[in-house]
Amino acid sequence: MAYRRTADIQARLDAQRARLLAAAIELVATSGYAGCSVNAVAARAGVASGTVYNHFANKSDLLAEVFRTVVRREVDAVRGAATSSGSLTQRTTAIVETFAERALTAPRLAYALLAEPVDPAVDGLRLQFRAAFRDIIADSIAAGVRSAELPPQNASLVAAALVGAIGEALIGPLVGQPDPATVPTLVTFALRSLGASDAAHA
Amino acid sequence: MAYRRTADIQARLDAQRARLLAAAIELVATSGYAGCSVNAVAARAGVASGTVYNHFANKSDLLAEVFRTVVRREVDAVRGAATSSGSLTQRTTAIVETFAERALTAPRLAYALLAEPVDPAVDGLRLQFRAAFRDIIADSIAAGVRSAELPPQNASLVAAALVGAIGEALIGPLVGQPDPATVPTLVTFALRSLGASDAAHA
DNA sequence: GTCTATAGTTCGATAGAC
DNA sequence: GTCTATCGAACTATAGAC
Repeated sequence: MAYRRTADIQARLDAQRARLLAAAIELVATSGYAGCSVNAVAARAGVASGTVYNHFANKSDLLAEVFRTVVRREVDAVRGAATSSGSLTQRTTAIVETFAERALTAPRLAYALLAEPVDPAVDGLRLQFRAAFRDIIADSIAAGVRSAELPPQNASLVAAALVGAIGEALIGPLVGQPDPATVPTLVTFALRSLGASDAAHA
Repeated sequence: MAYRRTADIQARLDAQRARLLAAAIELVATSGYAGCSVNAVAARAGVASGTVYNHFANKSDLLAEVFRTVVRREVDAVRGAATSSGSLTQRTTAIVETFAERALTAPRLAYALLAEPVDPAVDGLRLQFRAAFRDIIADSIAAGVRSAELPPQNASLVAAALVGAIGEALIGPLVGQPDPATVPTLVTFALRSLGASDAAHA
């Protein structure tokens, strides 16, 4: 064979793919999916539009990769908060604060992840990533039930409710001017909803 | 003018449009958006597929009309529950039960409304209809705060959280085998989350 | 209803790597 | 010399304006 994909070439290809992905993420974070045209991504990454198709099958595939990449960060951050040591109240507070503060710090991007209408192929990923958050929170709730910090409850169902609650509540603040008390309100909401004994004083 | 749209003709057109809409709703309720192809809708309504485009600009437009029609029923039902007389606890219980029981009675349709990936044009309607539910619930919460049944809180933000919570929590039960305690669990969740004084005993 | 603009995708030509 | 990544213009489809 006359041409073989050497390690050097592969590294260059990988780097280019990463540049395209980073460019797409920046565009979504700035102006949502509407600003993330194939041409704009290519231009920002410094390549021709056709080159995008050497790395991604089509635009949906590119957007899906953007989505997965960004969501993975968020899931990891929330997992870190959920597995920190401390009481159920401390863990829950950390989870909600982590999720909400990160979203409010990058509101345009968070809106794209949580709610912005998008290609069904990408929309389907929302279901998966919400399930990931749910499972993390369900573990924390189950631990709280075992330690009697919480009354018995269906941890998975309640965790799904919490994920939906935080996500939906943030949509308004993400698109408009957020009430400065948004995060504390959500923490209180979460603690109360679980039946944590000290929720009323939060 | 050689052709005038008489009242008779108009009535026939309206009836045909209604039949198409009903057919589309039945198909979505049975097999989701995937089963709601233009051909299937036309066949079920007993017309040629081209006729569909006499009444709807395109498939997105048809689906949007399906969505609006079905959601309007649900919003009306929840509004009825929210404006019934009674305590904050009774109202909240009625709201959650109405929403959840109706969803669990027609699970495939509810899943299509709440979560199924779909054309962005239709997806955008989800934002609108969740805002409608939010406003209804926010009114109920605000009344509860005024009557001191609830502690002071941002009614709109908390209402959005509740809408998200119930919607997201239902997705699992809608696609799988629901825990029989799903609805009571969600009622308890809702009452606790608002800080209702008797939530712990629910 | 037609026309125009825009955006996703394709494809032949080119240049550079093996 | 052969192969492949890249380019960028052309194609196609769709949406919005007049």
